[in-house]
Amino acid sequence: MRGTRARGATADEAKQATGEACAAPRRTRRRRAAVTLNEVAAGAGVAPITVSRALNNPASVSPALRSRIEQAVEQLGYVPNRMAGALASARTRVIPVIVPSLSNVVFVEVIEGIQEAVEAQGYQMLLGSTGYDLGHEAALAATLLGWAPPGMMVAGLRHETRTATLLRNAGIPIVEFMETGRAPIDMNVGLSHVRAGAAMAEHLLARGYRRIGFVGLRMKDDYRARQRYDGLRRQLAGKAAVVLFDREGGAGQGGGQQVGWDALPDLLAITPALDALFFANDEMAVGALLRARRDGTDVPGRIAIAGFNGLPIAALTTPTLTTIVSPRKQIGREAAAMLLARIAGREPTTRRLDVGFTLEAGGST
Amino acid sequence: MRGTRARGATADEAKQATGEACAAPRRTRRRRAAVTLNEVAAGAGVAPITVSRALNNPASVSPALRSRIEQAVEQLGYVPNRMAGALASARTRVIPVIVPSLSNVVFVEVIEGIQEAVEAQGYQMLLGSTGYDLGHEAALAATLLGWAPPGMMVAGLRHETRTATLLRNAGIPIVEFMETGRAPIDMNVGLSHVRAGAAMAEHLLARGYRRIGFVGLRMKDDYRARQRYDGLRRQLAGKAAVVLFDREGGAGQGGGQQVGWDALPDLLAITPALDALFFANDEMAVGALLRARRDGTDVPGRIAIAGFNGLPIAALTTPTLTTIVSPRKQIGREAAAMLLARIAGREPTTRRLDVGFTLEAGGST
DNA sequence: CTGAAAGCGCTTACAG
DNA sequence: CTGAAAGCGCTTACAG
Repeated sequence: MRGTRARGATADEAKQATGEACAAPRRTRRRRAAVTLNEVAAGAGVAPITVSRALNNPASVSPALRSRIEQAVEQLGYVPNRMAGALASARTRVIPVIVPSLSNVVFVEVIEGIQEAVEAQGYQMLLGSTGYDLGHEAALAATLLGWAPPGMMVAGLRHETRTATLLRNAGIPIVEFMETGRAPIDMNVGLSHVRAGAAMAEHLLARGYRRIGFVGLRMKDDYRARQRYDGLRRQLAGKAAVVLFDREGGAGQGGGQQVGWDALPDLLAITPALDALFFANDEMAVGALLRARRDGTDVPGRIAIAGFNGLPIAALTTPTLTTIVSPRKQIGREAAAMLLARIAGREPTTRRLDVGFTLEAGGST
Repeated sequence: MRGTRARGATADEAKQATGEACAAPRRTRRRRAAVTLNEVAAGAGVAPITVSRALNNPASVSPALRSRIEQAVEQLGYVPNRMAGALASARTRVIPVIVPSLSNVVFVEVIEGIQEAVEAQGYQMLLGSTGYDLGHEAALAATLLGWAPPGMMVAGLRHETRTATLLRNAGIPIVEFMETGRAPIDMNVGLSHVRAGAAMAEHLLARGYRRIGFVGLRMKDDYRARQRYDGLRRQLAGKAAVVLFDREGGAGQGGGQQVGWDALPDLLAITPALDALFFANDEMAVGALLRARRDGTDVPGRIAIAGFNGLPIAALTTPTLTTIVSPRKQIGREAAAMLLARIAGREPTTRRLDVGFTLEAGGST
């Protein structure tokens, strides 16, 4: 019933929009912002559904109508209303991605991998950043689900219970990316940060270091750094002394460098017996390396320095920085591939992928 | 008419969803994905519109009903469908932001500034990256406008004609951020890259350099770097020799460092008379500085090195790097503030803001 | 290949 | 403070 009435009204409107004289008062509730599909249909002299088909599945419309419709679209400057389409079809081409921070290059690289893969399939990425706050993460997940996405990606395997419940009950494929370890909500791509820490322990032991410090930045928030520390500590148990330093400060892009710069002389003064420092990330390690360079501190003679992530700059310092390379862009691409497969109704090769890591031994250890 | 029918149907559905026995066959077209506002209304024993009010403007509903509704929302796990809300109200809380790249920390910092400001007002940022391709930018702008956003932000003042037309005709506030210079579509926040280049010219002249090279990376795409070069060249005219080097490669995060690292020995070998190099950004300059350190090249004795952006690492190298600091986070915040003011129907203090820059003279020149 | 009808899940505008 | 009606701009499901 409403269909009939509504169509009558919109047909009139379409005539107005396409320029036909019409003195009937407008019945719309508010200002008309944009050209609609009905107006295009009127312009092309076809039914709205035909315009819809011509746009979404051109092959299903005869060439003659198709070209008339394309012309009307062009002439009227029609831009489809995504909200209406999404509401009617119960489908969106938007994939939300939740990360803890954009200040950390690591997440940005994963995001780039995701974006490339997702855009190639005609999807759009909706980015949310939690600021390492799991409460904020929960709120963000709820809001983003309101966009009825076909799938969702979230960094990490640790969430508040309500977040996990919400995502599990959303009935869409979910990928948790960054680390492996515990059971995922649905799918998982990442690497074992515990094993990465253990690998660094083995490396430092092999090079003869026995009094080792781990330097973290706001470890309370960064549980992946805690996992690396755990791996280091367990692997060194009984073979070398380990001490944890948890530093503050250094917000924003490149902030970690300043923290490493400040930390080096502090730690050497307080615990002069240290012979090696494993920094939670390369930024901090590079900051320490630059500080050693300025102060004339011998690396690795006085103190060995290692980092984590495998940023390009690790290969450019003197000495080069020992680090663990994580395949970040690959994580993004694989995570997106898994999700897109499931969205398309296919089963991905695997639902849990460990992308591994590589220890690059440099001159700094 | 339709309203009556539809409401009859949905009332039945609501009863089913809330658990009342009902054998009538479902009339819906497809699977029911989520709890709807109608179901919450039925659960709380009120009209749907009252639920809508309780959610969007709690003060307009009596405390008694409000708490009954809140309880129903909680119990049913209701998540509002943003698409339906947006379609009905012709308003979205999503603000699209278009940048050329996420690999460049500079854009990421601007984005962070935007996100903070925008989230504080209850808006969500929808991020699009063009890969420095203005054709892609046009497509992205069109798609994003389909979400009927209340405003939009785009990096840069240069776009294809169709992009500018599309944005101008969208009837929403637009902020172009990053550089100042030409007339904006609507509002503009940034700094003059031409003047920044000229400022560096003055600095290098004052320090006695007379044979100066500008090193860019894919200058064809990076017109802001070209503006800095133009400013440098014009300011040096008649006072010093200038030469432009346009390098390739170095994609992705930190890629610029490798380019600077590779460039330094090349340039010194080919044009040994050079006495100063102004790199298009700090990443490249740091790469060159690290190369000089490894090769034992004296900076600034043999060659002076300067960068642009004012990244934190510029203060940590030995010697410290001369650079131009751009207030990136401020650009993001100011741009967002302007846009939000206009969205709220207020007039911002100004529609065109030059945030300026600061030249930090370091030991590298 | 084309179309008339119905509906997606909300909010606006009008009443009371 | 609360509600019945109508509509936002599309797509699905059913016909022909």
